[in-house]
Amino acid sequence: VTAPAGRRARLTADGIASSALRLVDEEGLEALSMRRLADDLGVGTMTLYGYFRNKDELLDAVVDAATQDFEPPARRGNPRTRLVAYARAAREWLLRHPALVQLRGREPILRPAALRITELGIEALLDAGLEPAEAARAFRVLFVYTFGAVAFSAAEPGEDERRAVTAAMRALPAAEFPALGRAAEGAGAALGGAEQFDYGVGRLLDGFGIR
Amino acid sequence: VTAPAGRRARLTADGIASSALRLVDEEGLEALSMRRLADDLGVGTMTLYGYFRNKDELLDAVVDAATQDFEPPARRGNPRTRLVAYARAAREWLLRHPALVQLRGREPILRPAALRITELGIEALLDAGLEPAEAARAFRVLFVYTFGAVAFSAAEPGEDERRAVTAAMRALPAAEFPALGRAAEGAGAALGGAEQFDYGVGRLLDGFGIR
DNA sequence: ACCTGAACACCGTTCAAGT
DNA sequence: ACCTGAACACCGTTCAAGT
Repeated sequence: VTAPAGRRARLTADGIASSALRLVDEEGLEALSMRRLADDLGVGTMTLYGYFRNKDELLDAVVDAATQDFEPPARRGNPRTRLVAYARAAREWLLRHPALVQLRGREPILRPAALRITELGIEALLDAGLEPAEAARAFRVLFVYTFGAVAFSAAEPGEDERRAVTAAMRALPAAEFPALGRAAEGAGAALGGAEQFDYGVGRLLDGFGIR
Repeated sequence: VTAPAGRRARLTADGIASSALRLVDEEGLEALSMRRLADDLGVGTMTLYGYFRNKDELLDAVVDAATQDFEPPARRGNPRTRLVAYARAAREWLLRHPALVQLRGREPILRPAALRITELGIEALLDAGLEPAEAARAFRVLFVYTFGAVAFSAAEPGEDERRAVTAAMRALPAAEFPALGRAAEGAGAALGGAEQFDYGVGRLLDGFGIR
């Protein structure tokens, strides 16, 4: 990854990709257009097409650039501790690059940097004593849960937001929504955040029989 | 929901929304533009703005229309059986309307039709003996897992695709990827589909202590 | 009241042309 | 070799105007 230091530095595919990643991290995936990115780089729009066949190919390179940024947890402690650390590291990585969860969905997981992340997870599951076939299944469940948590939950909901959800559920007609009424108190806490994520990881590891 | 029967039927917000839902189900979310939808309805683009303030408001109505289509499972059997049926029903509902998982993410769950679906899930978790606070947490985990599975897994991967993944992982250098090599066989099966989804639901229910 | 064309500020990408 | 403006076929939305 070369730094695009000077304003008129020679362009490279990697440099363009990391500029695109920065744009996407700061302003969201929808802010990234070929025209906007070229403008930011001080270059004509069509120049980018000398480095990437089209926008999809640029997005692949953005995914690759973001994947470099995964921080593998220490390979210390018992397997359960390692798996919890691994899941947290994956969540934090995705929170740093939320566009990743929007760009995955079609993409498979077969790019080299991603495979190294997968290797770490499966390794920990095998060390925990799972049979290889079950380790594969368990890994995929953890993967889906982690991506889902980032895509469909608030990263760290504020107190106000939690209280608003609890209040809204308490205000529901009790005849029609008895269960929601009883769970209103807990719904605020369950909204999102690291604690709720850890709860899910814990229940999954329990379910896998990993103590 | 009124049927937009004749080609020149009087427009209604509901009718427009269900036309938009049909378009999105058949051709994907990216096929839905105000211009294309208006064309399909045989009407000027700007006519739509008489029914919806903007595209976001139309998308809200599309979500509402799709939400009507959830098929609640029978309230029969023991709580575990009911929860499995509930999770499967939710997955199948999302598979019928994949745009829902793309449109969720920002939206909260506080619309009336969605609340009725949530009520059913929390009810089953309370019936299974969970404390209200844990039922709220468990529900959110199931929600995240189900949405994640539809968003980040193939609905029903073909034999070819499964075999290709197994082959790709077996071909990896064993020195660098020992765990992936051992799990290659299982990775094909874990790719996606109903069975893999059920495996995850089962482990979660085990983790919740629901037998 | 209900509908709409023109216009504006955007897209991704092809093509032919510049240095 | 490397870069690019013009053009084409699209967007969402504002505005002023039609019936």
